[in-house]
Amino acid sequence: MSRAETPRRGSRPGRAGIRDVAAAAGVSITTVSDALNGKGRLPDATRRHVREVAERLGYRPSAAARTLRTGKSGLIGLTVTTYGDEPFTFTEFAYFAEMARAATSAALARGYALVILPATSRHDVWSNVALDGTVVIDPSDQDPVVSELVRQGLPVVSDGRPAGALPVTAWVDNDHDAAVLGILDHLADAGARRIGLLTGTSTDTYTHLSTTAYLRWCERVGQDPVYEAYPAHDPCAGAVAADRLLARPDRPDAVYGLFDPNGTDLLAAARRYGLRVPEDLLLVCCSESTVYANTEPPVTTLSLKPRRIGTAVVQLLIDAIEGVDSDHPVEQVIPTELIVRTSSQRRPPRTTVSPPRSPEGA
Amino acid sequence: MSRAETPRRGSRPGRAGIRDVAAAAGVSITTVSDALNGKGRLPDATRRHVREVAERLGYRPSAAARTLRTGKSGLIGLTVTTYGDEPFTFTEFAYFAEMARAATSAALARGYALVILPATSRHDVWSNVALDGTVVIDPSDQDPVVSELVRQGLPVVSDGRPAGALPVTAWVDNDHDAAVLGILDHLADAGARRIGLLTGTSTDTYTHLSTTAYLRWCERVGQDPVYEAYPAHDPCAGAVAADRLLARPDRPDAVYGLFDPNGTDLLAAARRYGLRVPEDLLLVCCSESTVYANTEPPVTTLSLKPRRIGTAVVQLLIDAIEGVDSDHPVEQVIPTELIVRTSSQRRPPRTTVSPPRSPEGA
DNA sequence: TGATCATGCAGAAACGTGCCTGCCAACGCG
DNA sequence: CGCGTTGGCAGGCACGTTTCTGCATGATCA
Repeated sequence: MSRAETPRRGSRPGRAGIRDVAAAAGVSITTVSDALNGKGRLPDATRRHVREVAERLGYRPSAAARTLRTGKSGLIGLTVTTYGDEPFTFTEFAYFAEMARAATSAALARGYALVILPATSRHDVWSNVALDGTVVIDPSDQDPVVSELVRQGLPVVSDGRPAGALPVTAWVDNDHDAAVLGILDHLADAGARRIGLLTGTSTDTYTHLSTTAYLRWCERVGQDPVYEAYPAHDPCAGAVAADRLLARPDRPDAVYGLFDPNGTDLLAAARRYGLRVPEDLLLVCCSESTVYANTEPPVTTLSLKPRRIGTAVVQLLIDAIEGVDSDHPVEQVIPTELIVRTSSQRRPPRTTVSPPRSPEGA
Repeated sequence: MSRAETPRRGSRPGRAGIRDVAAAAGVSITTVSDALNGKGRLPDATRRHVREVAERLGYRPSAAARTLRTGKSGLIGLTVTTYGDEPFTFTEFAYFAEMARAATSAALARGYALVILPATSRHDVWSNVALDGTVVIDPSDQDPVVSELVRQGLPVVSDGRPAGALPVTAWVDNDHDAAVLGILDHLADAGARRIGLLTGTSTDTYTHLSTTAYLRWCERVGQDPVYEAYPAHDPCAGAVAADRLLARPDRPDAVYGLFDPNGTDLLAAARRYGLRVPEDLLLVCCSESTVYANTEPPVTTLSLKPRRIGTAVVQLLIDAIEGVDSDHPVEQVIPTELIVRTSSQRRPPRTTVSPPRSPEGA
């Protein structure tokens, strides 16, 4: 009874709790909670009064307490693959940045926030953050993090179709097979006789699917495969591999590069060997960067539409979190977009004067 | 008494609580907590036993409960400026990506995780996540988010020196003034007679400091300022502004561009006007992108060292969170680095054959 | 007029930890 | 033998919410 008016012994001066609001407003804790959360049955007068008092005291509900009580934190993990001690690799740079940007937007629009977490992390970081679900980018075959998450009953949505029997809740991916075939046909239409590939040595599904699609296409049209593979996480190795590809005796007259920097690397290598693009060498690379609109010459790129992927992944995840019987399928395939520029057209409309920058993207 | 063996009525099957561990190990909750956290005075046998049981049950402590109890969440906010409804702008792309990458690494190394939050957000997202502190990028003059955070007693460290009397805990920044003066001197040394500036219309400190440094330099050497300003968040406006700058009657013979895409934009504009780089036009731009090593010609860039900034910001913030009487100053100035390439050298070593890619960065 | 019911609110039990307090046994020592 | 001391553990409160339950009060109705 004597404690009724004591000003909360342990309370820091800066933070007002729900009790302080209740006391100041002359109501109970329940009433404050109901008034602020729009629940219960209260007359508008009480609701307004409580809101005013809360505002005056600068009351902010404790996220930790709310999370503990409700079981929902409003946090979504974004798992990025790591090479060495740095999170996310160089080659996925623009892709990842765009994808993360879209995912952040989509999450915020639905009241969630994104937490960046590395795939290969010590347990203490993972267990220190309360997640409602997780987005994983390109999970490996038997990803232990994914297994652990689903064991805890958390929904997991992956960017990139899961390899093996990885039990993800849903996934989003491009149709890499169709994309590669489309590019190879495009180059063949432009007059390519021997198409080379610049690919990676890692075992992720993107690299794997793209490479096998290339090999199948070669077999179908009866061309000997001409490709160089390099560790895609090493920025310098790409330049070396591009050089090697153009130094081969069976030099290709067209090249598709799977990774973002391949375009500039191949352009530089072509200059070293005196090859004109597109006259002597047709060029396409997979990139989200806008610099290829202004290179000399502009380079045809394949966009994987990372913004659409980031948005879709987050929507699927939040649907799963909130138990929405999603009308989206649990497997979503996002179409790619081939942005055709001078580097892959034998007869470009104009060779010296490039047209004013076009407003691409969406 | 009869409840002693009941398997926790409300417990979901997938999650074991500390009570379950205590019951399975035949000890009390306190003993489990102490054993797992290395506190209290327990014989090693008990400690090992508890750890084994916890491992067997797959016990993961509830982050929410721990946060509520300890008052520390292990989460750091990363506030990004927003233009429109998308977080972080195009122009800061590579800079932000690098900086965020380094910040993520530094935070994880000390057991913290990063939460991406937009500066202009509805309150509900901010109050739904328990933060131990926040990193803000380029806060505006009277940033309401920063004020609110410091009012709650949370440490705030800013990337970019705070404008006005913004009460941040610490800040990290480059010496933009010295950087701009260094570039202008570098261009003048290379033979530039009239140096132009491509700048922005926004009021952040980076744009402001750089522009005033340019104007002061012009006044000192007696050159009329020649500059174009454009809204830096619009990727197309940069190309237009670059074109305008080279179309002026008092066309500059050297240009410094403050933003990342300015290099390619200026190269494209120079080609349109038949200007050779560096013979007719010297070029420098501020960028973290590696594409400028392989453009034709390679472009001299100013690096703001975002990785060092991201690391420093997080270190300062965590020091403040953990109450370390930091031996770092609360204001840290990171040196910039001018990466000199062909575009700013009148007599380049070789004009047609570019040297093999150098392993820059670090 | 007494029974029924909607309305407006308060009490109190969780949520799962961390940690302060305290009990019991064993031990050393004068 | 009595007493302080230390090791080994258990009880229980508190963190700040949400929410279930329930008690009044006035209005409605047979």
